[in-house]
Amino acid sequence: MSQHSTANALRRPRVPRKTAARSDSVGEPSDIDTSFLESLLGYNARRAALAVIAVFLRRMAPYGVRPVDFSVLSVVAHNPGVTSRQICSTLDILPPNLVGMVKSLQKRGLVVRKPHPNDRRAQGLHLSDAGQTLYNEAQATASSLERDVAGRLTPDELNTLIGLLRKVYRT
Amino acid sequence: MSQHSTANALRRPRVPRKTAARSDSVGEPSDIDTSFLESLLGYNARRAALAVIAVFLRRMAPYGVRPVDFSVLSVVAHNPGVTSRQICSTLDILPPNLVGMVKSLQKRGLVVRKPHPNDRRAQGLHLSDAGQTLYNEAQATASSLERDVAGRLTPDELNTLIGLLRKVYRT
DNA sequence: TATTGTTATACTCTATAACTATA
DNA sequence: TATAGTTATAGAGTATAACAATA
Repeated sequence: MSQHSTANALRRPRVPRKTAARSDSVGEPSDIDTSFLESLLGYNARRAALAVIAVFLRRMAPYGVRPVDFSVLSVVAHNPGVTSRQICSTLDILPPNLVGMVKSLQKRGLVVRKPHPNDRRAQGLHLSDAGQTLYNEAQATASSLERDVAGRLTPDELNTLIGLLRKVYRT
Repeated sequence: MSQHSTANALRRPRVPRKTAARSDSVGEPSDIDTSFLESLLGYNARRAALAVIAVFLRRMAPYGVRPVDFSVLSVVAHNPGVTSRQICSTLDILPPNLVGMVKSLQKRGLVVRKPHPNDRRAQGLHLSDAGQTLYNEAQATASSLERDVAGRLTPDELNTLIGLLRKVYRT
């Protein structure tokens, strides 16, 4: 298992590293032509996603949650009793890859499991008090982070952008 | 080295797998509340990027190029003689991770290296005739792919979306 | 001394197969 | 027979350190 284990809910699992390979040299103002790539939705969506995630990693480091951890906590917070299987299909996570995450959140005392009322195979996930406290702060941070990330975007533009992105990936 | 090696420029390096963990069960129309996550730019940008990349992988499989391979080929195509170092800083790829890609493209006969005119440490990258032919087709596929991906988006909406995404990640 | 390209390697992320216990 | 959760593991993606050749 590559996940760390600690009882301290505020300890972060790993240091967020520098996001990517920035130029080591001083000059080189990048007179490289990337106009075709910049005309593609996929290229721009990926670059934008990575840029937002980089900010997310820095701002969420104090809470010790990566983007995927936050997504899981958010689903649990807003859907108490949700099962692992439901989280997987909602967030497009493969079941074997969720096991370690839930285990880690459990060890940190953020998440608790309760027997499922109807199905003895399943277990409902809930936030502990500590988990709820941490999630409340993390969610507030995530909200305020939006303004930083969308720096040169007006609120209207941000709404437009999110609406268009949803149109792309939603069936 | 985990990269494959083949002399056939049209052979694909690997099969594009199913994109993610869809529900195996029949029902479960996902009445899970994800409204907060869906209010976040990062979440939507990542989901959209993954959706586009999934289509890209399928459509580009005949050419044997992943998104990163296509990006490298595109930069070389539009900037003949570009160095590895320039590609790295342009595409945010770490130098050690580019080595294998260039090696692979070279083995497939798509890319050739020529001595740099001014700097004997560096080597300029160029497309071979086969590389140019393959890239022309791949670029045309990438362009036509845009319409598929942005299915329910009007051309104006697509332009708006790309413009807003650029605002997010561009310094 | 700094940079280009490189090797080796470690860590993280994503994916598949196969198992158990329940349904 | 099918599903929930799990284990083990393979493969791909991303990161750092350190080196030789050249600037």
